[in-house]
Amino acid sequence: MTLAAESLSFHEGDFLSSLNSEQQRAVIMQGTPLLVLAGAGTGKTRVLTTRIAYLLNKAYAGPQEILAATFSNKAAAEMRRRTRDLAGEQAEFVWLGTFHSLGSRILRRHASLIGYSPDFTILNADDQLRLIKQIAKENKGRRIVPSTLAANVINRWKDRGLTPVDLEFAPYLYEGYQDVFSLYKAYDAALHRFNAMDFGDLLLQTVRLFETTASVLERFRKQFRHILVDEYQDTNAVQYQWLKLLAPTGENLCCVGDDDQAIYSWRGAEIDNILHFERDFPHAQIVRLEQNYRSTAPILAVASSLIQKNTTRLGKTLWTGAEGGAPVRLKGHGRSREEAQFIAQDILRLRQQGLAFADIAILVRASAQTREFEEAFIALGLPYRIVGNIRFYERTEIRDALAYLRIVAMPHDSLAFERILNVPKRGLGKVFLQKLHTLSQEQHCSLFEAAHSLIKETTRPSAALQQLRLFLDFILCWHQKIDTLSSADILKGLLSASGYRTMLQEEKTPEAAGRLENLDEFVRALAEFPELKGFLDHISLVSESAPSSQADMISIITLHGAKGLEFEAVFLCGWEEGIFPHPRALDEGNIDEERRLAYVGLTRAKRFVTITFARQRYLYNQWQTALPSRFLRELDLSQVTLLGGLVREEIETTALAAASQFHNPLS
DNA sequence: GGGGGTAAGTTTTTT
DNA sequence: ACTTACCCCC
Repeated sequence: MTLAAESLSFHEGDFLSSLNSEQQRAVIMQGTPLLVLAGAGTGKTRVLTTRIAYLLNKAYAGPQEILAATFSNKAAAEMRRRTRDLAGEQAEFVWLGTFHSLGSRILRRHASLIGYSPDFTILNADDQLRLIKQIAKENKGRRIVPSTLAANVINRWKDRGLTPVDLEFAPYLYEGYQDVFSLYKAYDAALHRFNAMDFGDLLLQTVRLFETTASVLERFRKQFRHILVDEYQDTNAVQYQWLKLLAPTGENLCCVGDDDQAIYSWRGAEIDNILHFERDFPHAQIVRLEQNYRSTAPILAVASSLIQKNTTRLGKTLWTGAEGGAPVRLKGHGRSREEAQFIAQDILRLRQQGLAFADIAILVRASAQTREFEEAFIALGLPYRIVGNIRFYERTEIRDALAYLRIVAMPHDSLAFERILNVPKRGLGKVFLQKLHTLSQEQHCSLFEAAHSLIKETTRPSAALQQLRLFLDFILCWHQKIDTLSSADILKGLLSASGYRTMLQEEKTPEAAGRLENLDEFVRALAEFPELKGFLDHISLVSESAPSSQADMISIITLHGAKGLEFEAVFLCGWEEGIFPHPRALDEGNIDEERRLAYVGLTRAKRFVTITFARQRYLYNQWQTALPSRFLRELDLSQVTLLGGLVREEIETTALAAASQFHNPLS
């Protein structure tokens, strides 16, 4: 045995021996489609990263032959970091990223094969909505559909892999949405005209590429000897097609997920992907990770009792080797303000037990619920943060600044052009813009080119044209500087020279001051990316939250936002009919998904769970009488302490009343 | 082109 | 109640 082999096997034993036997199976098993059902807190990321390291160390695959897809950039970064810890530098070369970033990487290479040029721009949700609105305006005459609704419907079609051509041949698929369908066609044409792809396209067009170009597909099939997928329960139909094309038999496919944590059906995720894995990939093996390393036994018992009420699930039961643990607590309140005050006081108590604020989270169903907690916390001087509030890169001023950067880096980026043409005011308003649009459509060119030809054609320049000429000169002037100046300097210069900064300074409102601060923050952030194009590429696929301080603060967060996180103590509030389960979800027949949401919430806690509800809640414009959530009735109450005079009957009877009220046409 | 008034909606959110 | 978006009029 050589020295290298010896050290290799030592290393391998090292990182395998710290796994439990099921985790080891999930790491080692090969040659068969593999589904790892990883319950909450069972070491899912650990299995994924160890599996990659194992494949590399055993030389089953080179780094470039491994494809690992995640959902969020955060998850991808975490996985990259931990893989590097296990496997060293070679981890850098693994094709690891979000589905979207992997898609864009593939498309940048082969875009010309499907009628795009490789420097296509990527539209975020904001750009997309603007474009759709604008097209809706041009196509008016038909019944007006709210653009947000239209964008939503179009995105769902894209999630399902349906191009306008597909829909054309299957009219039943757009039944009731004729207007949106015609808008979709126009939108799709516009995307091609602008050489732009929206987020959905990054997946959809990759699938199109694979389907239309056998040689490319063949190449990638050969290259990716191992494919790993994180959060498989959240994949949509296109992502499934994508995987099925790359791994038709699934022999080299390892999907990790938890059907009990599927909470994103409303944005196109198909829980059936995970439920039908065995049917989709014959001879599949399923490994269940059920040993939980996060929560106490009572918390797991309560979570299990609830999720068992779901009928369509693959089924698994979390257990823990750890003994003891406080019971889950349940507390009812009169008015919702009391609920917030109780939680605030209870946090003070937890502090005395040695918990930090950062160990504590309030989990809400909808962000509207956060306000009363803010008030209660401010009153007591408790530090808190609202997680995932407004994202930094979605703020108006940041989007504007980005548009300036984009138009200077890529003058033909028409959406950036349009966004800032009249910001600050240059007397080039909507009428003028309409003219440019018409021209760009006629000549199949960008707005920038349209603006150029408009200037050339006109002999007697109006005031508007004068302004336009200045604007174009401005763009070209800065365009020439992008290779010589740092991106931070470019942004600084752009904001001053364009008059954007002056515009905000003259506003003299507290808001405008905040925006100026945000812009300064943005300039500082940009210093990390000396080269402008590199930054723009990075930013198009990332939506970072506002730079959050590391300070010790209580987290107030939605149940959706909490997925993947863990806290010592968790408060689950607003467990009332009308709040949770949410009525809209009930309308859509999604009670099971609401229940999974409750399950996600419960399993975030390591040691303490407190569930609360209020009998009176101020909602919209008035005090509303609320009944305890039907989910309370589904909990294993033997593991629950009822606080403050709350009796079992109240939960049982009112929850029953709630359920019957909902189905009773007389009430 | 811009400002003001009205109407409508108000779950969850990543890429 | 409150925000936000859109439309119309100045």
